[in-house]
Amino acid sequence: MTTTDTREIIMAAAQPMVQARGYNALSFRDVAKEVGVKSASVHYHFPTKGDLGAALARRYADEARTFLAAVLSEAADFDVSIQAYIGVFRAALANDNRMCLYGIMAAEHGDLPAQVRAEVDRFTDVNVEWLGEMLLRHKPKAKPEVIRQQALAIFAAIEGAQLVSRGRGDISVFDQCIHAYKTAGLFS
Amino acid sequence: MTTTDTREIIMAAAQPMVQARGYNALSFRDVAKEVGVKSASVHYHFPTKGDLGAALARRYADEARTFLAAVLSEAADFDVSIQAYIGVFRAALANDNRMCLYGIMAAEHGDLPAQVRAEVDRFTDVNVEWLGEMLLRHKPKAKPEVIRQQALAIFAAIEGAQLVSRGRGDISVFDQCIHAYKTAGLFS
DNA sequence: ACCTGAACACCGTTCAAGT
DNA sequence: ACCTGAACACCGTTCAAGT
Repeated sequence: MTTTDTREIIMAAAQPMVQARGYNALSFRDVAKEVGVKSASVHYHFPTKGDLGAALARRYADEARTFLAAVLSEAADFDVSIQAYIGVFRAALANDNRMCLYGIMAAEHGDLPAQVRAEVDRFTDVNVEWLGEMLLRHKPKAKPEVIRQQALAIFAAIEGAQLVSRGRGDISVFDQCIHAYKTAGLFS
Repeated sequence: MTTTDTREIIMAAAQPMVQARGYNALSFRDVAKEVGVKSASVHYHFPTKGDLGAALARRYADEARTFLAAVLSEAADFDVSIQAYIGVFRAALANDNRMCLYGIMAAEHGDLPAQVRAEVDRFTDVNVEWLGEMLLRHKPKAKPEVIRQQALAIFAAIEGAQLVSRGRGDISVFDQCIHAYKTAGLFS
């Protein structure tokens, strides 16, 4: 039995909208139209827009954690794992020039309800911790602060590549940035 | 005689609002309130929101070009120039966690009028060209494509550092990323 | 338990009317 | 030339009313 209650259908409709146009541009009436209910009905499941935004961000971070844990447990080598990681961000762009849900929400940070901000922070944590774990396996003798800083920098650099690539509407910009990061030695 | 016509006062009021909350969250009524006119009057100077957004982005790119040309003409060495460049992005964060006008607009790309998008692209060009020129002076024997790719990567990495730092509301995140970029050798 | 229509104060935009 | 009030269709949100 598949779980396809209205709540999930709403989230499934709303997430690509946010990744395409941002949290601010998300409209309860547009979501309702796609789901086939009235906007007041969306408010029954998600009382405020902040509730919907936070639910989307939370699920997004949870899914990222699950996916990354799987990559880690496969114990593939460092380069393969990093490549899988980068592939997730690339996939968003390949899907109609969409952006990582986190990236677009971080940009809108100043206009986000507090509950959404909290989930956005959680996504950063998930990513930086995973990258840190990967780096630690790669060079076990490195100092924890250095590892953490490099993990943060890798995350930021990839987000930036996605941002600029999206701004230009050209995915090859993303690829060029990643290649230059590698050449510079950011991933090693 | 200072030029302080209504058009410029409107832009001066609107720009920090966009850098704080994004283009989508910008409200003609809020701008009007701060300027001391009615929103219909803002429409007299900027017929549509796209006109105002494009004017802001255009001026922003022009000012960046002027500033960067000045840095270049001072013929300071590479490290000093890059440091000045990074300082501009840091200053936006230091100013109430605001974001580079370009960065926030690139994130909102999917919801931007075409005229605004065009100016956003221009900003990328200005930055990548300047960085390319700097890199070429730094290592004159490098191939043009490699230079251009590294310039693009530096721009993207700095935008990403700003994005993540803003998302966390902690400017030290920006500093840590920049430090890690330097350590990795992205700027050399 | 879930949905709806109607209302509220907001938004960008238009336009006839004022000075 | 510049500004305004009033109207339009949008928005998130609330709530009494339906099933």
